[in-house]
Amino acid sequence: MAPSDKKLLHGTLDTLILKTLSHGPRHGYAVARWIESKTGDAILVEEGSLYPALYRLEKKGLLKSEWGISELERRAKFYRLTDRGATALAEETDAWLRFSGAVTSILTSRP
Amino acid sequence: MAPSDKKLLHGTLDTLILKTLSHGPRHGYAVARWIESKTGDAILVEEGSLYPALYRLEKKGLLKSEWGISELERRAKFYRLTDRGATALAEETDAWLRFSGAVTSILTSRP
DNA sequence: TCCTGATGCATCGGCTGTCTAGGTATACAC
DNA sequence: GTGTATACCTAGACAGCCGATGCATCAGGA
Repeated sequence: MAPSDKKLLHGTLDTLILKTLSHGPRHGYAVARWIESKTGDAILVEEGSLYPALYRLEKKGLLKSEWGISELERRAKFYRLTDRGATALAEETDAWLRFSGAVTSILTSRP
Repeated sequence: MAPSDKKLLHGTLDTLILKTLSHGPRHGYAVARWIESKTGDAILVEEGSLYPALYRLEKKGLLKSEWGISELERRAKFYRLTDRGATALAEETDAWLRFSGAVTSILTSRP
């Protein structure tokens, strides 16, 4: 495998987080692990990307947070989707499908 | 349509340019118009993104440029893919398909 | 006992890519 | 002459991501 086999997020992290939380509230660390496991590590979620994204989304009113206790009895901040977050998720999913479809269609086209 | 219907490139511009040039040499302006027309304007290529990208790719040795005359008899800089550019295109296309597939699979999954 | 690794939060600096906005110049139609 | 399309380029700003680092707790192994 090439040494530059980066797992870039390309601006999709916010949408992926919203989608993850649409399955129910989770704490930040669990969100990252869930995304990675669901993609078979095709996507890596660095903590330096994750926490700013969560903060960003909460600031926009798409998430709400609450301190609680994780499954492993540790202090953790749980996030849940707001109504506005659900709306944003639908819109962004739609935009992603159109965009990625367009890119894939070009990249896989034969001369 | 939402007013914030941005056509973001999400880091795919370099790959799209390489792909465009794999069909044969073109000048910059034509590359942008080709991408836009192929996607039915789902993707917009701003000139402030285009020219820095072309410069970037040439600096990396993935493109070679040469001044010439466009179909409309105007001075234009023509770009062609180098061998390294073709290799990079193959790698980046592969990376894109894996990445976008992973994202799409998450976003379209049902709880 | 000490050390490592996993869990869980957070921030900082720097880089890269994109956009906005401007500029230059030529050709052609009106 | 004036506008429109073609064709190039750059500067400035900003957002998102990454790497590094820091804090704290707990389990398990050497």
